[in-house]
Amino acid sequence: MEDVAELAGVSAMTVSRVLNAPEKVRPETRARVLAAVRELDYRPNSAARVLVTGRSGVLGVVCFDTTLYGPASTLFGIEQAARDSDYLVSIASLPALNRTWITRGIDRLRSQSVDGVIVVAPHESAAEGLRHLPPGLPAVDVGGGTDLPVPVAAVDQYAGAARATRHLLSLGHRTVWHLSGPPNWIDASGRVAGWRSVLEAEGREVPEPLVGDWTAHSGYEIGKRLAREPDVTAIFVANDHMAMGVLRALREAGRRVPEDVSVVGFDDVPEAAYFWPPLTTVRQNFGEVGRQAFQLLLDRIFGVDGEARRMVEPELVVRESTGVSP
Amino acid sequence: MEDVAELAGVSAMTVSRVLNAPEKVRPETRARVLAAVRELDYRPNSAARVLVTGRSGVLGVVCFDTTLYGPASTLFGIEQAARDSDYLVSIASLPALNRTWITRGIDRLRSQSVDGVIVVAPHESAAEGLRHLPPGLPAVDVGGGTDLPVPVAAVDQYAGAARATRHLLSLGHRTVWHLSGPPNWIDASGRVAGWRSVLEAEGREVPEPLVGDWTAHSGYEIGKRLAREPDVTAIFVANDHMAMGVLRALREAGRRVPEDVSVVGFDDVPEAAYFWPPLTTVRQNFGEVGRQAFQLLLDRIFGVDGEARRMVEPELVVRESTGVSP
DNA sequence: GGAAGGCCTGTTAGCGATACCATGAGCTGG
DNA sequence: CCAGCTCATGGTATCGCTAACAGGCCTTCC
Repeated sequence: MEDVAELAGVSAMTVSRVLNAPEKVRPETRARVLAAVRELDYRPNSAARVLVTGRSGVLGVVCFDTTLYGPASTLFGIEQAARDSDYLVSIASLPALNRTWITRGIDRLRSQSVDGVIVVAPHESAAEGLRHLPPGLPAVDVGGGTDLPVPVAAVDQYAGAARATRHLLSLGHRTVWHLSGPPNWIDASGRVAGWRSVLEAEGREVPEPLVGDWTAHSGYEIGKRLAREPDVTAIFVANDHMAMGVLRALREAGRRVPEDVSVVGFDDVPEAAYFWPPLTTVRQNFGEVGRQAFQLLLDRIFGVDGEARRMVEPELVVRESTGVSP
Repeated sequence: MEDVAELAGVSAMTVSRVLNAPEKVRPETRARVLAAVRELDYRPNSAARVLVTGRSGVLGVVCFDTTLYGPASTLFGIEQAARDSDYLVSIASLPALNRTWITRGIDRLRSQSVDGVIVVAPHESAAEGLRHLPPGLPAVDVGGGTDLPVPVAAVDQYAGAARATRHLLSLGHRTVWHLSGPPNWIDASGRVAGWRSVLEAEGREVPEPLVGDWTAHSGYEIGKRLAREPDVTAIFVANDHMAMGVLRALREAGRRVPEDVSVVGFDDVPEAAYFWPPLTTVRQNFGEVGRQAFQLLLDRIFGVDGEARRMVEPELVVRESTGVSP
């Protein structure tokens, strides 16, 4: 920086100002400084800046498994929004979902002076971790449960599940079975609740939900059990991958979809339209959730007390697994 | 830090030593310092440390679309390896794959004083970007092409494609058609080359490869064309998602898999075993690639001149799409 | 018994930037 | 014509840490 200052015939202070508050420098001087900056390919040292300002321009994301479609897409949305605002994203993935690891992940990020943290771990343990947040650290939760001490951005799982369930009932089914995600996952319980509420409101029988682990494998195994029950004519599956396993199990058991059984998934992964049959599902705009989470965090960082909860509406996408289309 | 030193009755220098080179401090003193650290919940300021040491403990990953299964899994592998070595990972995703954006992504990371950079952009433009790397910045490429000026970790696409092709020929097919990924993608061209080499070595006709864009949609559209050709009895598809589209197109055209047409994919996404029929495919261990890339980077950071290329062997996974299993 | 050497700890300086206050030039208005 | 203001710039201290050297004490060995 000293060199740039010398080359431009000004002081280091002026160089700093050109870079941080250009309007406070005479245009002519500014131009000279910028020329020197380019000439020397000068790049400010962020560590020094952090040291004195306390701002790093980096935000941290704590997440569990970024190979899953949902988290990966959310992360991507966060990253895009961050890039547009000149923030950098550091990630801390967790080997397991519990309070200890979440706290450790946050600490790891904090030790790098991140300006804020977004927690993408839609799991009950995240709530515990967030309750014991270091004070003064701006944080936002994605997908989170109720009563969190931080702002939340999420897809309205409850509404999505309700929509899916109503759709199935509207096709004339007596009731709707549910294959849920693992307990303790916020998304999973939200979908169970939405599904149950519709059945209860309509006075239908509420079958005991079956529990999978989000994988196609678990969908297949549980699907085989469901396929044996002639009563089962409509299944709401908590994600598309499990739904894929269910579809295969039904087919192998000789039960036709949608003629004998209707199936609805959740997520709308890009491949869902190419399942066999194409899957009716609930589309979640993960990218939007990520962007909203970033906005919330930005508000917190700058001390704006905006809304504490941003809900993204899911959308029912009807395909052939719940009715024969042309 | 001053406070910790005072509480422990030592100088700041000793506190620093306890944290960075514990063996140079008498155990008794060390214990006193550590107690003080805990008592005050002291956390070293990484910015200050970076400023003086030049090491940040952060590595950067430049990537394109982290919602795709491959890049997401690789990133995950890198992150896990980094965590085990107490590194943090910052990501810079690119809005487009070309030299300008790659350079910009690297610059963005560099401005945060990352210790090194891993580029996960298996695209020709990455090569250009890597050739104009700022000198002195340790860098590693994932999946990269030939003649790169940096170490490379990758799955041996050529070998994988060759294996898939030989497998199809071994089933008695006259030749094998290929649905490739987008040109300019290194993975795509490696798979084309492996496929072509086997056909040529066996003296088979080499059909013009068809070009998709990795999506199930493109697989479906191109699959419809292939389904109309009675000649086509064996298809090697460059990834599993496109293969899914192909399977659906074949089925809709009344061509049975594997009785009429055999299909092989690439990747072995977790759902591949639940496609209809279950997909024979080439498993890539993305996580391992990520770990290897991290190791290579670590070597570069510490000036170890190890191997410049780490190849991970892919594995053919035979399922029903190329033969009826029980 | 005293010089040499090893171990542990402390002192000083500086990493590269910005916050804060000071300064001087130029303008305005009574 | 000068007080009093604004505007552009500069000087200095400081953020929290560690590299490099310095020094005190205790051992070791002739």
